[in-house]
Amino acid sequence: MERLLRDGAASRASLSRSTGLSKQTISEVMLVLAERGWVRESGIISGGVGRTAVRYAIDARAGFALGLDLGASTLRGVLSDISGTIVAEHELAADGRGGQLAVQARALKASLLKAADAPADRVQIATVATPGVMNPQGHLDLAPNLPGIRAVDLASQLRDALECQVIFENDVNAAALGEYWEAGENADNHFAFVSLGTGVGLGILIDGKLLRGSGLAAGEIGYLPLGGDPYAASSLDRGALESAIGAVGIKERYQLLSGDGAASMRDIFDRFNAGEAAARRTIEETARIAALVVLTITSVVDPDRVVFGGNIGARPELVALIDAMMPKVQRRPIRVEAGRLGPRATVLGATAISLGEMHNSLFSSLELPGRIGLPTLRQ
Amino acid sequence: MERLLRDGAASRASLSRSTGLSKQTISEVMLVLAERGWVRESGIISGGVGRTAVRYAIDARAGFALGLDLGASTLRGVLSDISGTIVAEHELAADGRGGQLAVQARALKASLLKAADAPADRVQIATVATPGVMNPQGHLDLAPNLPGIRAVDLASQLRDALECQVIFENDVNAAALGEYWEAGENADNHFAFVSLGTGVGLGILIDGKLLRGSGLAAGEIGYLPLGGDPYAASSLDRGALESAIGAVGIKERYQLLSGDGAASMRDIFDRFNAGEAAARRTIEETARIAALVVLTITSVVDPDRVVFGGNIGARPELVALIDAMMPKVQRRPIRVEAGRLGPRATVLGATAISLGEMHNSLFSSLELPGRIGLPTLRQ
DNA sequence: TCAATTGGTTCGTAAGCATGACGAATGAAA
DNA sequence: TTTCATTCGTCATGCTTACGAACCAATTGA
Repeated sequence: MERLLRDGAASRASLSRSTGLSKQTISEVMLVLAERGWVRESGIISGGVGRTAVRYAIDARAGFALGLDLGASTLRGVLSDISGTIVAEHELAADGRGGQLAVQARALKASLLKAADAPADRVQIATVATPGVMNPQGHLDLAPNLPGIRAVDLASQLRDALECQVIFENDVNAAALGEYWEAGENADNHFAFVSLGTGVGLGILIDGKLLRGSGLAAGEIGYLPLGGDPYAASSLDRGALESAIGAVGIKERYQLLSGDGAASMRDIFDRFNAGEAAARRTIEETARIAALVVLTITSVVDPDRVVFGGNIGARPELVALIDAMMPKVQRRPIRVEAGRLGPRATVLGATAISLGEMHNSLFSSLELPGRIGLPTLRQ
Repeated sequence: MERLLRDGAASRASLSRSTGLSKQTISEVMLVLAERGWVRESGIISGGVGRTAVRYAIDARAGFALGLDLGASTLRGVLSDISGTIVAEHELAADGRGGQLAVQARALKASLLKAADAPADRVQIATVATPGVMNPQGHLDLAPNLPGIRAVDLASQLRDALECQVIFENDVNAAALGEYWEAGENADNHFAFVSLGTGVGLGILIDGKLLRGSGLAAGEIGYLPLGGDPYAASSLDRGALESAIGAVGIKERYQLLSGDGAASMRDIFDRFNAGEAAARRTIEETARIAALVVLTITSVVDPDRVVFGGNIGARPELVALIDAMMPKVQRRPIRVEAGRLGPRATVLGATAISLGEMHNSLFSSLELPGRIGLPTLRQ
C-alpha cells in the first residue's frame, strides 16, 4: 500500500520488484486488498516487450481525510482522498461566539462531503489546527485571538460535531507540515517554518516529523530574547520577540517613526513598496530581528531550510530582506524562503496529519514502529 | 535479548509472558542464543509456588563496547560489557602532536582490554567523541583546540589503530547522551545539555535520540545572538555568545572589571566564592546570559530538563545562579541542573553510542525500523 | 513465424510460531 | 505424609505466511 500511495498505480510484477516480495505473495495480498475495497484494477500497462500487465491502483475513494483550520476570523476546511488528492476545499467566516464553532465545523464538513460527493462514513479522521495548545482537559490554552474559547470543552464538542476521530494540532505546526507536504518528494527532512502574523510562531520538522517538545511548547518563540530586553517586565508579559516583530510591535514601531497610528499592516507594506522612509525603516528593522530568529533556529536545530509564512512572514519583500541580512550574522549559508501555500498552509498541514494517521491506522501493523510517509500532495 | 538487557536475567516462562511469544518459541530462541554464546544459564529461580525455573542471563562478556573522548589535553577511554557495565576506565595526557593520537588511542584500548581481561576480538564497535565535526573526508573540522588535527586523515588512522568499526560523534552530543544515560530508566526523553568551557555547545535529545541537524551542526550555539551585538564584525568571526560566555570572554570580562588579566578560570570562581565584587559581577553576568540560552532552548525545542556541563558549566554555584535567573525571563518553570558526570560525561556518552550500535547490529533485524533502547548504566 | 521477454498462476515446501496435552518440580493445605 | 494447585518446560501437531521453481499467457520484434 505504501508503494502504491507513493508511486501510484502499478502492476503486481513491478510491485514485486520494488518491494522485494515474491510475485505470488503480491498477487495474494492484492486479492485480499481488492476484496476489502482498498485497491482495484485500473486498466492495463502495455507497449513494452512482453505480456501486458494488469494495473492496480488504490481506490482513491476508499477513505477520506479531513483537515480544519480554526482561525480567528476564518474557518477553513479541506477534504482529501486516500491518495492525497484534494477533493474539496471551503472556507467560511468564523462566528466569534465560541459555542458556534462546533456547529460551523459540522456544516463545513457536510458541505465538503457534498462537494466531493463523498459518503460521511468514509471519513475516518479529522485534524483540527488551532492557535495555542489543546490541554489534556480538552480546552484550548494560549489562544488570545479566540476570546472565550477557554471556557468551552472544545475537544468534546468537535468530536461530537465531526463524528469521527479528531486530532488537535497547533496551527503553526500544521502550517509547517503543510509547507513540507507541498514540497513533495524532494522536501528537506529538516525543516523549520516561522510564522509572522498577529503572533510569532515556529514549527520544526526533524526527519519529517513534527517536533512538539515535552510540554507541547516547542516553537513558542514569542519569548525569545531578541529585539528587546528580555529582562524587562514587559518581555515576561508579552514576550520580547513578540513585542518586537508581532503585528502590534511592528505597528507601534511604525507609529514611532511616522506618527501615523492608524496605519494597517497592509498600509505599511504599501508605503514600504512606495519607498516611504518610515515604512522602510520599520520593515528593515523587522527583517533585522527576523534574521536573528533564523540564526537562532540554525544554531539550535540546523535545518536545511527556513520558510516564512503567516500574514506578515509570507510577504516576499520581507523575506528578501531577511535573506539579504543573513550573511551578516552567520557564515554558513542557509536557505530562507517564503512559503508557497500562503493562508492555506495550516489547513493543508492539518489534512496531511489526518492523511498520515489514516494511512498508518489502516495499512501499518500497530506493533511495528515504522511509519508510512506521506504521499505526494495533488491539488 | 532486549528484555534481558533491560530487566536482567529471567526464566523462559517469564520471558514468554513479557514478550507475548509462546513458551516453546522462547525455548527455541534461547537454545540458539546459548549455542552462539550470547546467553547462558545462570542458576535457578525458586521460592514461589510451583516448579523452580532455570534462569537465563546475557553473557556479559560476549561483547564489549569502547568509548573514547579526544580532548585537547586528555584522552579518556571506557570499556563497557554488553550489559552496560563499565568494566574499565582509563585516561592519559594527550600528546599535542596530531599524529600521535592514533598511537595513543591504540595503547588506551590495549590497556582497557588488559584491565578488564577482555579478548580484543570481542570489541566490535568503538565511538570516538571529538570536538568539532568529522567531515566526510575523515578530517576533523572546527576543532581549534586540537591544532594541526585538520591535516591528518583521523578517521582512517583511528580505524586502523582501533581495529574495529569506529563511529565519530561530536563531544557535546556525546556528553548529552552520557548524562541522559546516567539518568537511567526515568530519564526525560526530551533533554538538552549545554556545555560551557573553552567553547560553548549544545546537545539535544529528542525522544531519546540525538538531534544532529542537516549539516551535523545542530547545537553549534557559539553564534547565538546573545550577550553581544550579533551584527558586529567580531560576532561573525568568533560568535556573539562564544565571545560573551566562552572561557576567553569570561576572563576578558573579569579583566575589565578587576584589572587582573592573569586570573585563571579557577581563580575567578575562588574569588567569586570568597565574595570578591568583580568576580561576583563577572559570574552573575555569565549566568544572566546563560539564562537566555536556556530561554532560547526552551522556546525552540521545549525539553524537560536543561543540564549544564563542561569545565565552567558544571560549577554548581553558576548553575544555581542561572536557575535563580529563569523566573525573570520565562513564566513556564524549567529544570536547570548541573551534570552529574563532570568530565566523564563525554566518554560515557561515546560508550553509550557504541553499546547502542552493538545491540542494534547484533540483536535487531536490520529491516525493522525499531531500535533497541539503552540498558541501565552500571558503574 | 518464432524467439525473447515480461506478467501472472499453480504447486510444493520451509520457517516461524501457536495450541494444547503432558510430565516435572515445588509449596501449601488437608 | 499425602494430596492438590501451581508453575516450568517439552512434545507433538497444525496453522499461517511467504518463497522458489516450474509453467502458462501474452506481447514485441526480428
